[in-house]
Amino acid sequence: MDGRLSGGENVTLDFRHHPAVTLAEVAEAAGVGESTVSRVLRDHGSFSKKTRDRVMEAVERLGYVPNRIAGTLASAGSRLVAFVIPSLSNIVFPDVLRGASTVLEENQHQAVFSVTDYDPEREEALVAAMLAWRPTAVMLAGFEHSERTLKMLRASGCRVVELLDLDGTALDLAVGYSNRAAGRASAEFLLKRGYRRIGYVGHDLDRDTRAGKRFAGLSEALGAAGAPLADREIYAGGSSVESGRLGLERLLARRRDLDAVYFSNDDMALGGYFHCLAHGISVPSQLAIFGYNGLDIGRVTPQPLSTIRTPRVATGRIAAELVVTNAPPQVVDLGFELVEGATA
Amino acid sequence: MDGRLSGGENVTLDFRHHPAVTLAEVAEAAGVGESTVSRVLRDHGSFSKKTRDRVMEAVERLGYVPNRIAGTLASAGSRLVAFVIPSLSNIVFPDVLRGASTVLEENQHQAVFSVTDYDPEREEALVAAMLAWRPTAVMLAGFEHSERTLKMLRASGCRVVELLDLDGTALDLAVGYSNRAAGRASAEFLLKRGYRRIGYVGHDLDRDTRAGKRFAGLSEALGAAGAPLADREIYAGGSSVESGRLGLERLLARRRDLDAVYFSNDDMALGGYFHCLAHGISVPSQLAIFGYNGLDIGRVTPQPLSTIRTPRVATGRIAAELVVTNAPPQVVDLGFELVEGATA
DNA sequence: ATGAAAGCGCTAACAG
DNA sequence: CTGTTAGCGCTTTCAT
Repeated sequence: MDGRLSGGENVTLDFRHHPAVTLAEVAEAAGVGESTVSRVLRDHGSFSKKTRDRVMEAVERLGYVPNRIAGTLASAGSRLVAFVIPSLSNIVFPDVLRGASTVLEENQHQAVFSVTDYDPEREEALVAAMLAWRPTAVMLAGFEHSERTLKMLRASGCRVVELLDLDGTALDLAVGYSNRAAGRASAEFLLKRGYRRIGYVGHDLDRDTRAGKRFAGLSEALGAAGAPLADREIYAGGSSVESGRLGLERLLARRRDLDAVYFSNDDMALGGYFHCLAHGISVPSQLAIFGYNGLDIGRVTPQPLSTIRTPRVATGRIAAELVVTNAPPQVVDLGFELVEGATA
Repeated sequence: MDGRLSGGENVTLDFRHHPAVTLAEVAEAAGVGESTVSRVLRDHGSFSKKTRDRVMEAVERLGYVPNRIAGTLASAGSRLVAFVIPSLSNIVFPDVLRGASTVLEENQHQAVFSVTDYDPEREEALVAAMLAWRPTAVMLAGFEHSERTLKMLRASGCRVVELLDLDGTALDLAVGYSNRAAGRASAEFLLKRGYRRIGYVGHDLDRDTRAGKRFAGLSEALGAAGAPLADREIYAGGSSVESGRLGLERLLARRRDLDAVYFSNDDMALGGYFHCLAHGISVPSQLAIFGYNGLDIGRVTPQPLSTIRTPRVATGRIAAELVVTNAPPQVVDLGFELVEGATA
C-alpha cells in the first residue's frame, strides 16, 4: 500500500531525506514519557538522575535537535530579535549588529535581519514579515516610520527599540545619541578653531534622516554664529569614499575660498582628505576637514581625522540588554565624543 | 474569582498585552471557515472574489499578522536562512550578507545570523542553535568545521552552503574563490614586477583559515620562484588598519632591505600604506604594497592600492539564489581579479 | 518523579 | 467554492 514497501530505491531516498528526529522518538527510545524528555532537556521540573542519563543517552545517540518552531508555538516567546536596518554598506549597522549579537547569543536569543535600503515602504513590508515570526523585539533605525509601520508595531505587543537617534519621540525603547547635537557640536568646534567659510559635502539627506539631522544641527549653529554655511554639495545615493572625493572636488571648483568642509560621515571625509593629499592641498592650513563616526581608519591616516566618535557597538549592546532584561520603556542617550584629530 | 473582574486597572493591562489576532478570529469576523482565510491569504486554492473581499476586510480591520511559527510547523519549510559567520568587523561578511539579503527578501525568505568570532566551538554551538529553527539552509564560512558540526549539518537535512573558500571539500553547496590561488597570483604579480625581497604582514592565521590559505599560496609561489618569503610579522587578533601600520613598522625595523610587502588584506595594507605616507617612504619605489579584497577605499587613496578584488557581494547573492531555487549540490567558483593599482 | 492529554495557530487533505 | 478535521512537535497543567 505504501511506496516504501515496493523497492530499495525509496529506502535510499528515505535515508537522504530522513525527517528530523522528534522528541517523541527520543521518549520512545529512552522508554520514558514525552514530558519527561522535555523536562530534562530544559532542566526544569524534577526527574531522577537515572532518568536524566537515559534521556541524554538517547538524545546523543539519535542526534536529536529540539525544534524551536514547535517549542515556541507551544510556549511563550520566540527569543527572536528582528533587526530592520537601512543598509549593510554603511558600517554603522554592522557595528550595531555586532554589539547586539554578542549579548543576544549569551542569552540564547537569535538575531534576524533585513535591509530596507533606506526605503520606508520596504521598511513597512519587512516589519510586517518580521512580525510574522513573533519576535521578542524589533529594532529599527531612527524614529521616522510610516503610519502603518507604527501601527503594526504598536499592535504587535513586542518590544520596539529605535536606534541611533534621539531627536524624535520613541515608541518604546530608544538607544543612541543626538545627531542634531552632533552637527551643532561640529559647527561649534569649527567656529572655535576660527573657520568661517564652511562648506558641506554629503550624501542623500532625505533618505538618511540621521545625516539630515546632523546637517540641520550644523546649519543652525553656523547660522546662529553669523557664519552661515557657505555652500554645499549633495551627492545622490549612499555615502562612500569615492563620492566624498568627488563631492569635494566639485565643491572646490565652485568655491575656492572655503576654509573648512564638514562631511556627512567619515567615509566621505576620507575621500575628501585623499583628494587633498593627491592635489597638494594642505590640511588643515588650506582646508580643514571634519567627519562623523570616528572610524578606526581615521586614526591611522597620516593626519588623524577630526571627527565625532559615536558609540555604535555600545548602541547595539545596550539595546540588546534592554530587550533581554525586558527593561521598562526608556530612552538611553549614549552621547558622542568629539575627536580633535589633525585635519581641522 | 479572577483578578481581572475586580477593577479597571487590569482592563488597561489587558489592552496593552492584547494577545495577537489569530486566523480563527479573522475567520469568525469574516463569517467563513479557517481554511478559507488561509487559502485567501496565501492565494492558493480557490475562493470567490466576494469571499476574498470579506476576508481581506476582516484582516485589515483586525490588523491580523499571520503567525509564521504556526504556519511553518503545520506545513513545510521555514524559509529561514541561517548565517553562521566568523565576524562582522571584517567587511567581507557584511558584504556577503548584503548580497544574500536582497535575494532572500525578494523570495520571502528571512536571514538569521550569529557570529562565531572565528571560534570553531562557538560555531558548533551556534550551528546547533540555528538548526533548532529548521532553516532552509545554513551558510558558513569556509570548509573547516568541527566533526560534530559536520555531523549535525549532515543529519539536519537542510541545505548547507560553504562560502568564500574553494580549497577543500564541500558538504553540499560551495560558493567563493580560491584563497590559495589568490595568494599565488599575488606572488606571481610581485615577482613579475621584479620584487625579490618580499615580506608579509598579517593577522591571526590559525583562526582565519582563508587568510592562512592565501599565505600558504604566497609562500609556495615565492619559494618555487627561488625568492622565498624574506620575513613576516604576524599580528595576533583580527585585521585592522592600525595593526597593519604597526606590523609594517615592526617588520621594517628588522628588515630595512625589503622591496615589497604583502598584507593579509586591504585593511592591513592601508595601514601599511599610511605608515609609508607618514614616514616619507615612497611607494612603490622604496617599498611596494599589496593587499587583498579590493575595497572601494583602496581605489581613492592618493595612489590606488594594488590588490585582488574579490566578489563578496556576488558570493552572497549566488549562494542565496542556489538556496531559493533548491539547486543541486555544486561548487561555484566566482574567481577574483588582480587590480594592478599604483602601490606595487 | 512521571505520564496522559490538551492545546499553541496554522496548513492540508478530504468531504461536501 | 467552502467547511471540517487531523495533525505539525513541543510545553504545560493535572493527575498519579
